[in-house]
Amino acid sequence: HVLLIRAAFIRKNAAGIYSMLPLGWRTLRKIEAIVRQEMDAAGAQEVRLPIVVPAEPWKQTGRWETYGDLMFKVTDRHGREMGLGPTHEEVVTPLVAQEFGSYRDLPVNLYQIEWKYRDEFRPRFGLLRGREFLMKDAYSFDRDEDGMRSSYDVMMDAYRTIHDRCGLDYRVVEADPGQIGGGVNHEFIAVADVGEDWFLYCPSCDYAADVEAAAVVAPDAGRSTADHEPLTEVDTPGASTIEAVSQFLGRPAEEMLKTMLFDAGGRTVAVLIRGDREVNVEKVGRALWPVPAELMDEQTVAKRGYAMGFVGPQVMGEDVTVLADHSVRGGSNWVTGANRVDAHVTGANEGRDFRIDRWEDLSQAREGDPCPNGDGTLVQSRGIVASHTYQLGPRYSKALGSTFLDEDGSQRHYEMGCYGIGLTRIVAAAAEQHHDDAGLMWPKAIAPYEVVVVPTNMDQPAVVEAAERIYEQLLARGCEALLDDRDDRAGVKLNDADLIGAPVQIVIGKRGIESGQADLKARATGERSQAPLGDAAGAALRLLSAAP
RNA sequence: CGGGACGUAGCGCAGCUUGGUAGCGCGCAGCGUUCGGGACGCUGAGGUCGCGGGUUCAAAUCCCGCCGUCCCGACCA
Repeated sequence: HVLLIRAAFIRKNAAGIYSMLPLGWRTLRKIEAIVRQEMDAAGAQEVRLPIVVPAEPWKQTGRWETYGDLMFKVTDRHGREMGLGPTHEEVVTPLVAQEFGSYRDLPVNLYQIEWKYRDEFRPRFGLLRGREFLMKDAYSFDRDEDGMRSSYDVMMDAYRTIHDRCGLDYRVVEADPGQIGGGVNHEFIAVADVGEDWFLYCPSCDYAADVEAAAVVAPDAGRSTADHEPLTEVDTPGASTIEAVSQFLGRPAEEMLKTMLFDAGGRTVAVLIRGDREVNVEKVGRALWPVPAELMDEQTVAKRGYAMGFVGPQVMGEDVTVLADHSVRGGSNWVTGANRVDAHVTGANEGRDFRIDRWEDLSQAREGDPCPNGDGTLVQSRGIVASHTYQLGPRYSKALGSTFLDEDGSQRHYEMGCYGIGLTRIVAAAAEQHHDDAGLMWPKAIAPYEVVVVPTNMDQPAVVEAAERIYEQLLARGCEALLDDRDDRAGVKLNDADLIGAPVQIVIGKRGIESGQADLKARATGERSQAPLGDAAGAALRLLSAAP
């Protein structure tokens, strides 16, 4: 981000809102061209949907509320509510229903490359999380689930090609569907230490998943014993956290049973998990779907008659649903809350002291967990989510009442998929992955210029003429070249060439004119070479084709 | 939304404690020297001190309000 500003690719206008300067715009346009080519090749058709959209369809799908303040909302002069599009399921679905009303028209895949607006509560790191960002969004419409899955696979292939062509080091991970909803979905995460998203991957197979979505299979079975101790209450003054109780009683966190209370549409849900584990609230939400689940705050806990920090499962009546994470399986003689402030119990046992209604995977995955696919051990890494694909099914077509006429004369809801690529994020991710202390090192496919020609002695006509000649030769051969004809001294221009990061530099100076040689440098490797002035353009192009 | 900090020239900052004629570096313009890895000298231009109100003979400085920006947090019983 710092380099993108220093190298004059972008300038900030407001929090999370940026102007694209000539260099940044060129890079963005090149990414756009790659995306457009691959989408077209995959059979998608480009459209342009409005940015300013009426509120009604958003209210129909419920997202006017669930998106909440994340959506920029405006009111027009007639008092009509509008929004700035953060994504376009609500716009494209009714449009498709209008235009493609027959099963004979399907499948259809429409995409656009357009600016998106999300009023992020905390914009960060420049282009990484902006409030205005360029996104390619595609929407597939199929007759049935098989069709949707095959449209999805076509998009996944196109996405791999796009991310490869942009020179990103990335992983395809199973992800959490978040606000958009739906089932199967994948993120394309560019590996980067500054990334906001953590993911886990298996070194011995191709499993990779977002930390929020990663499955946790049978995390260490716990310690089972047939020898059930009596249920005994002990005072634990002030010890309301697992850590504090563990310390107070001198028992490891693995022997604690953590009980968390959720509200699911008015009903109390108790979630049990082993003390050394964290609950993944997204998983709880999925387990209780479609009832919306929310972690109770302290007031709600108190209102329902429990003591925050000292909750145990012993007193849960029939009106409470008790979910248990697999980490609780096989455990016995638990230490858990006594349902009284400043007290816990020891020797709590399933069956005798409490019941469990359902077993679920509710645990937050972490490094060191076993791979769900085999015998590997998961490793954690972080990155930037460049793209996200979803199999939506009929979720939006149902909410919006969008149907087509099937062969048998019935009205059916479209099986949808949606596919997003953050183009501005790809700029940020590529800059993050390809730079050194001196500046940026763009992969040639998305570099603002492929070759920079630097005459170092602007007071020498022979130098300037040679540089211009080589520059013209490059242009004539279809190369995107930049001539640095500023009157600045050599050091400034060479450093700037490094900073903006074109893959190949040609340096022409007084000494070179005398010896008939041009100096070339490959930015990524730093490798320098020489070529006769007459062949400098050709040599640069050969260097370029060898560059990453 | 909660906590913290900041807002003075295009950029980065000092000055504010203890009120009294607006300062530094970089950049910019002119002249000269220098010039193949961020040169140097001299001269010069450039500021409603975020906005509004208050205290005072006098406010960048003290007080109140607002706006903007950045950082941390916003799920762990």
